[in-house]
Amino acid sequence: MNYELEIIEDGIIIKNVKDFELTHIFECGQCFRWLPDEKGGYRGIAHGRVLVVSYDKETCNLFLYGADENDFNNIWYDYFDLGTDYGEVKAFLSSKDKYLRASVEFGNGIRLLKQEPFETLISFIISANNNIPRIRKCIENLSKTYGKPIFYNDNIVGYSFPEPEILAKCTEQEISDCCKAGYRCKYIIETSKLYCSAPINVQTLSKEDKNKARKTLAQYMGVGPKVGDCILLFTGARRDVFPVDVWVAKLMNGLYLPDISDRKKIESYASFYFGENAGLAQQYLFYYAREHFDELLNTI
DNA sequence: CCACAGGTGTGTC
DNA sequence: GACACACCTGTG
Repeated sequence: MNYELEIIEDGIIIKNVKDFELTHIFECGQCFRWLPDEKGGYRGIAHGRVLVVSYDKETCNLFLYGADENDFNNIWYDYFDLGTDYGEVKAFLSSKDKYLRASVEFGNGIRLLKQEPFETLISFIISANNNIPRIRKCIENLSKTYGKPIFYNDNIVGYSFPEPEILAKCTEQEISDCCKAGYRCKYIIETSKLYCSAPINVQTLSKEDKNKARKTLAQYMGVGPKVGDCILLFTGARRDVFPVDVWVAKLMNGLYLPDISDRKKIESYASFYFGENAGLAQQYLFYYAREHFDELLNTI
């Protein structure tokens, strides 16, 4: 897709961006380093940069503060998945059933971010059996201690996510002291070590057999079926996966599979039923369920 | 004090 | 393979 750009003093405007809503994108659970700022936008860190994003619903203008045209072309276009026609995907999913229709309507501005592999890997290892505020804290702590400072006008405005080589050299105690990720600290180090010799190749994961891709990711300590599918989905490697956590299992029980609690069976049913867009279906359903579980179950 | 949070590793059968 | 069971840590 081609977008008209306008360069402004402190950033760039992308014109006519459809199917885009900040809260839907940043609160649907796919990312941990984006927070609302004072002016109604969102501020986040990715690719070693601090970016402030705002969006005008009336004009469909997307504002990226702290980005230039090069960054847009090389980074943010892909990061915000601006090449995908969400109108098309949403029409397909809405036609499936009333639950998807309601969920797509509720989270109509969701976009799947294509996030950096190593950060996504470590972040979702931390997410296991954990709660969101603490996950965010762990990631921030890790970045503050082992990431690089990001400067704006000689002031430090944030810290990049650490490089695998740095984390691989840390002791468990060092990670534990700053990150407070508990027993997951060991996983962080082991996974970082392996990542240095065997990094994630998104291209490869996207092309090979789904189960082979899962097997590759499961080699990293702390990565099981759910975290593995999150990595496939949130790095943009593939969208035909359906990460099943407690919430998704609950909602699938309530809506589609009343008698099945086995997560593997839920996943295989969903990826069959939703096909190549199973991952997006999961996001719409998950977001609706997280915000209004009972309403989703009572959808007429 | 105890349950719980976006599961996973490990040890059994 | 299918199953319990423990597990850091902050919060209610």
